Amino acid sequence: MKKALAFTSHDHKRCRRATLATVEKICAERNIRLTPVRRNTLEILLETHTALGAYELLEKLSQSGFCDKPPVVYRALGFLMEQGFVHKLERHNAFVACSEPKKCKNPCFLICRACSRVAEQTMPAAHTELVSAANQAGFITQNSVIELSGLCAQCPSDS
Amino acid sequence: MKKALAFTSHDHKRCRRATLATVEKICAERNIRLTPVRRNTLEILLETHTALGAYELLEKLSQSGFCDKPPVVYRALGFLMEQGFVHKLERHNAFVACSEPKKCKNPCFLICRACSRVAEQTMPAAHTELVSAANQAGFITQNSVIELSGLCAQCPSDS
DNA sequence: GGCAACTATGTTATATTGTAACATAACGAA
DNA sequence: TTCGTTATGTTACAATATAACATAGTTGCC
Repeated sequence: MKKALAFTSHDHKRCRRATLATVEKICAERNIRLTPVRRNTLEILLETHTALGAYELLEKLSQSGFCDKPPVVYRALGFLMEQGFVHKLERHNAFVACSEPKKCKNPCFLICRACSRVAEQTMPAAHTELVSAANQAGFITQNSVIELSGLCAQCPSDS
Repeated sequence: MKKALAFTSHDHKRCRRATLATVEKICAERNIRLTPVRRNTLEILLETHTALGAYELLEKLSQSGFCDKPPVVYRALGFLMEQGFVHKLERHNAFVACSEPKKCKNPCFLICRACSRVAEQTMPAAHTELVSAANQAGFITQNSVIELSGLCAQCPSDS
């Protein structure tokens, strides 16, 4: 498993642009509309590899001239989540841009308590292990929430 | 992995009593107090292998004569969670009694969409796999939220 | 272009979930 | 028994999320 992108220094402007381009391509393919609010919401989330609360997002959106009412942001988030462009961290009631739209499958989230950065990792082996263990207990898994909290490599272990 | 208790028919009265007895024993050992609200909260959650929202719980508590105010239930839940007697399902903002207080470690939750029952399983192999995969990505896991949604063995797969 | 159907956004209001802060009461050790 | 600690009652409010309906924009069809 290579180091998580979110936790390593990288050309983030490029990273953002690339993700946005992928999303645009997918929207074209699916014949769905990345309208201004939706696009702006995604762009805000793409600014950093951290998660934002809906109301933080809403404030930033209103600074960009959009209507400052909860349904605005929740609708945009609804769309983006439905399409898999954004994920919700259930533990934190916060939203994070998908770092690999298109490839993203059964994502696990690694959430650094010190720097708040969130890495999205697909861990196929672990996921399979989990699902098959559940299956042996007589359970058919349809959906998984996997959120690990801890410390990323860049944060000192006493923080 | 044997079938999850919550999903199989069993002597539930006995199951409840046993869990409560274990909790009482642990409280004695730890020298902490299972006061009436706390005990009642736990008993309500032990009635079924399902999760309840804080306000549902609060209503039941008030039916038992406790003060009908949010802090009452949140404080009881806070205590019970701190001690590991109750867990929160983050995905559902709901609370479920721990089915194996004492043995409980890194629990995963299997949540049936059809019947709402919740099984708590420790899946050591899967958990280790997950933590070590995260570790290879440069991440030190301190805490995990693992919640699988799907169908239990007793519920028809078209439900 | 004009119209109908559909999709998206604006807006008001309210539901749901969770805490802060301080007053009162119960408990437990000296 | 009295003092410090722990727990509960109570008021008020913060944070998160949705319902419902009005308005506007977009698309396809004629």
